[in-house]
Formats: sequence, C-alpha cells, structure tokens
Amino acid sequence: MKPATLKQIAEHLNISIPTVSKALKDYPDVSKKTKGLVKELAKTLNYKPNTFAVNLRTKESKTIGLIIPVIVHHFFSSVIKGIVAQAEKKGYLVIILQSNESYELEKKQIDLLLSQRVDGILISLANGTGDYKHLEDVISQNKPIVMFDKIAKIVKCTKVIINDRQAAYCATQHLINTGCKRIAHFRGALLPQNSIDRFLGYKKALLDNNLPYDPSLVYICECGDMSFEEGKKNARQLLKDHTHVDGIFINTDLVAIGAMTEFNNQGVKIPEDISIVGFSNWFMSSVISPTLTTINQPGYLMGKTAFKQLYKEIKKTKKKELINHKEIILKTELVKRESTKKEIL
Amino acid sequence: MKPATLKQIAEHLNISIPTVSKALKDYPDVSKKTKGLVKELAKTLNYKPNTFAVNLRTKESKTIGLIIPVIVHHFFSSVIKGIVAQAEKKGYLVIILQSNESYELEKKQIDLLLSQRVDGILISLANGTGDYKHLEDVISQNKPIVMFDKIAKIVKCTKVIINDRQAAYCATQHLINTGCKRIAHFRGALLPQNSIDRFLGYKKALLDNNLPYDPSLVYICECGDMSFEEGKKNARQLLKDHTHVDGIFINTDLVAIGAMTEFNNQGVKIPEDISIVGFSNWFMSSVISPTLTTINQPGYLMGKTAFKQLYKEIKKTKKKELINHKEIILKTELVKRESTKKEIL
DNA sequence: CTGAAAGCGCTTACAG
DNA sequence: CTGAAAGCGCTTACAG
Repeated sequence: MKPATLKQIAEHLNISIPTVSKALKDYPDVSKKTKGLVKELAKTLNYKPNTFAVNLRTKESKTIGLIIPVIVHHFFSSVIKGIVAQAEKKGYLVIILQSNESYELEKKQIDLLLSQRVDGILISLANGTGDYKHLEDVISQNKPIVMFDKIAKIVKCTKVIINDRQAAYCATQHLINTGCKRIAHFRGALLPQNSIDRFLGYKKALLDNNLPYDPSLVYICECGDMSFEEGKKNARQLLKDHTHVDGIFINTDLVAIGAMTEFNNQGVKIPEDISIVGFSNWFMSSVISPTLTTINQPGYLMGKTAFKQLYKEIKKTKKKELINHKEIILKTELVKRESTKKEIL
Repeated sequence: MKPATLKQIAEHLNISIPTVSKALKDYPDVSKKTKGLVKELAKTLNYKPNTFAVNLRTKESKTIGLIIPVIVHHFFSSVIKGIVAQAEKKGYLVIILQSNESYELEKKQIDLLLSQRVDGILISLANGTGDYKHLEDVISQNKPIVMFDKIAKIVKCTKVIINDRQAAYCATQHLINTGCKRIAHFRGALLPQNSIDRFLGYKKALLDNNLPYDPSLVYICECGDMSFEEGKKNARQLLKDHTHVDGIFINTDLVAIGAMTEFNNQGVKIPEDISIVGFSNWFMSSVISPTLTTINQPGYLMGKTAFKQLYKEIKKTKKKELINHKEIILKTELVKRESTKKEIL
C-alpha cells in the first residue's frame, strides 16, 4: 500500500486539491466539516505528504549534513548522538559523512551536501584541511554552517569549542603540582587548531612555572585510526631518547592508553616513574589500569549545542535576517585519577 | 552565489530547457556543439541539479535510513562506519536515527523515514521491540529493509547476522576447556534474538559437557547505556548469591568490563578465581587489565554487507524484480586473552 | 468557505 | 538534432 496523494483524497471526496491541502494543515478558512472528512480519509488512506514535492515548493529539506573525521571514536560518537537527538526534537534529519581526516574527501562531501540541498552543515575539520575554500563556498551560498571541535579560526561562521589552551594548561599544571619536573608532550597533527592550542597551553604552563621548554620532548601523532599504536610507538621512542622524563601530557586519551600499555610492558611504573594526563575522558580511561587522569570534554553537549546554533541560523536565514556568528566555549574539567600522583604544591 | 537552474542556462544560450537537460546528461541525440556550450556554462554558473525536483520526478532519493539502538557503542559505531562508507561509494546518503532501545521511538522513526521517502531502511532492533507491525508496514509498501545484528526471525526480509548460538557455545566451551566447572551467564535483555541465542548456546555447551544447567546462575542485563554499571551490579550480586562459581560467559564486553572492575575491587582474582569471556571484542577489551577473552564480531563488515544487500534490493525493486530474502551469517572467532586460563582439555 | 491558476525545477515521450 | 507538452505532488496568492 503506497502512501496516497492529495489528488486521490480530492477525487474521493469530490473537492479540489488545494482544499485538501489546506484542510490537512488546519487553515482557518476551511470548514470544520471538510476538515473532518479530509483528515479521516487521509488517515485511512495512509496519506503522507510527498517530501520531494514539499521540499521543491518550500525550498527546504529539514535535513542537515554532518561531516566528521572519525565515527568509531568515543568523543565523536558522543557528539553525533547529541546532534542526532537534538535534531530529531526539532524535526530535522541528519545525514552523516565521515571525512576520514582527508581534506579531499571533506571537499567532496561538502559538495555532495550542497547538491543535496541540506538546510545547513555541521562540521569538524579533517586533520588534512589547511585550505578553506570549500567552506567559504558554503557561506557564500548563504547556507548556515557551524564548526565544532576542530575548527578554522579564519572561517567566518559560528564555532562550538572548548578552551583547548586553557585545558592543556590545566593538565600540565596538574603534572607540575604533583612534582613533575621534566614533562613531555605527545601532540596531535600539525594543522588542527585544537592540537596547536593544546601544545601552546602545555608550553605556557611550563614557562609560567619556570620550567624549560624542550622541543625534543614534543612528539607528534596524527590521532587518527592508529592512535593507540602511535601512543605505543611514541612511548617507545621517548624511552630511547630521554631519561628523567617524569610526566607526559598527551593530546588524546587513546594515544595515552597506547603509551600506558607500552610503559606497562616495559616495566615503567605509572605514576611512580612517569605520570600521565590524557585528554577527552574517553569511557575506557576510567576502567583501564591505572585509571587515566584526563580532561573531560563534553561531547554530547557539544553536539547538542552545535545543532541548536545551526537551527537558529537556519531559521534566521529563512527570514532573511542577519546572522551574527558566535564562538561558544564549553567548559572542561580535570578528572584526577591514578595515572598522576597527589598534588604537593 | 546560488546554484543555477536549467532555465537560466537555457535562456543564456537561447535554447530550450529539455535540450539543456539532455546535453548535461550526455544524451546521444544532442549535438556535440550544444553539449560543449551547455557544459561550459553549467560549470561557470555552478549548476547543480535540484535534488528536490529530481527526486520528485524519478521517485527516488538516493538516501537510505538507518535506525540503530545506540550510537556511542564500539560495535554499533563500527557498523555505522561500514554502512556510511559503502553507501558513499554507491552515491547513497545515510540518515541516522538512534532508537535508544525504545520500541516507541523506533516506530516513530520508521514512520519518519517512510514519510521522508528514503529508498531503503537498515535497522538493528531495539531491546523493547516485540511487535513488528511497523516493519511489516515498510515491507508492504514495497520498500526494501535489511535487518542486522538484532533481528526478528519472523519478519520476512534480508538479515545480516552472526551465529550467536554457535559463538556463545564456543565461548562457553572455552571456559569448560580451561577447567571451569560452574559457569554463570550474564545474559542480555529478554526479547532480542541475539541475547536469546547466546543464552541457548551457553546452555547447550553446558549440557553437551554433562555440566548441570542452573537457572540461578543466569543474570539479566539490558545492555543499554548502563551496561558497565549493570556488569558491576551483577558481579556483586553473584558474589553474594553463590560460591564456587569459577567462570562467567557475559553477553557483551562492556558488561564484562564492569564485572571485572567489581571483581578487581573485591579482590577476586581473574582468571585464577573466576574466568571471564565477553562478547563483541570492543577495542578496550584488549587494553584493560587483565585483557578480556572475547568473541570477535565484525562490525564494519556487518555494516558494509548490510548496505550491499540493501543496495541490491533497491535496484531490484526499481526494476520490479522479485526479491528473495537472504540470511547472511558472518564469521566470528574466539579471541583468547588473559581473563581465561590455558585450555587443559 | 472553495477552487482555478501558477509554479517549484526537473525528466521523458513524442512530434517535427 | 531541437523543442513543445505533460506531469511528478505539492503550496500559495488570488478570485469568487
């Protein structure tokens, strides 16, 4: 049984299509009686408005696009959940695309969403993205776009982020407060703003505490699919390169967990020999051994907030109102666990 | 700069709309010269076919719907990744909805996808789903639907699953082979076919090995958002209720990890005092301590396969061909780790 | 209160 | 090789 059309209802009832349309939408200028008849028949015929036709007329699809670097990822999947839940509340559907940290793919996907004519786009940038023309294109088409987590400062749109620099500062300060003197950093890839900011926060905390900043103590990882392995590899390298390192601030929990695994294997004691602070508060950080001290990053809330912002901008755009872009900064906090010692300062 | 329309191109070039349409689609009955002119102008005007209009005409949206119980979930997010990746290859977009293990929500979402007129639906059932009318509705509308992981046997459609009974049997047999004599089971919710099958596999393994089946050793958990907590709670209860239990087969890794955490806290040694086998092979199972013996369940492959099946059925439906439903069973394997002892049998 | 008219942007069968 | 015509299913401004 295929869903019926307005025409079918109109013919059954011997009235016109516009009247059926208006009756179903409770226009005030249709008689109660007609409305009753129409609605009843619509129900028994299983009438559902043809979205294709509705979209064509109204020029909106009640659908948004989401481009995310990785799906199998505790933080990002929390964001997805927040977005999808909030969107559903407002009657919006979400099309999800994974950029796989690739700029090329991301570009194609933006194009795809644009030709799909979604009402708006939510995006967290790929590590590989250093050029923003594809995002400017979206903006120049007057299509709302909101960036979250991995953003580009230079692009003029609303952003939902955390204060990465401050959070990293706080993580590093904690290591210092527990007595660490020689602190390494496993940073993220070179381009993303958040890995830059976390690095800067780390560096500033060192300098503010009169600890020397030593570039050779900074290791890079891409934080993609190989995060865990990268953590292991970096930890192995660190043990080869340096002695006396007594603390590490690591860009992402999964990398931190890789590093911890390597240290465990090599008999390096955490936190006695090396203290570790991660970032993001992945669920597994609370169940590994030792449990991982980390920065809690509110993924679900970030998704929810990003959608809410986008929703507002979609409404405004529809009314031809001007949009003033916001930068919304969500709170983070340090979660102290077993991978760091008690603070003594 | 909004995307142009066929009409605009036609006016610029002083030709008719159908000719522009055909030129862009490389119809053989349009002159090379016209094609060249049209394509060039289309590019400079940033022409993109209006999907709303195309969908209305062709009656397909190149979009599918996906309903999944939980998003923040290692197994399910792997499935999502597989679906999205495969869909993109075939030029399909995926709308994702989370049922939150609720039958009511699932029903609404099916309805939503149907009125959205997606070309097909992919679904893993909510724990609460015991009635299948909403799924029958999809089938009666001649809209392809493929179920995966959490399926209903009775619904006539293609299914992509694993052999849960066999896998559970294998997990339990492993416990027996390592010398366990009194094996408990933390099962999933009552309705889902896979938790029933895993329970049956557990039971059969006991009986085949002449071990008594004791219903009081079977604990239930919903395996939803509270999985970890449920694992802890069940473990606590088990220690109160029974002594001499030396092995547990647990329905899901996350529950198993909760149980292990409780045992660790209470000084119960794994695997010396109690051996544990989980299910699904979540990433974290390989990094916790002790590492968890479990059944590997191929999430990414399951997503990929489910989409491929759906795609075939969409094509067939379009050609009005008959669909013969398949049941595709993916391979699983036991991953032996530290939470169980060496096999002695 | 009801309906005729126009149109959203496209595709396709058909005529010339 | 090109274009006039019809139509997908809806909405909205307007006339009566």
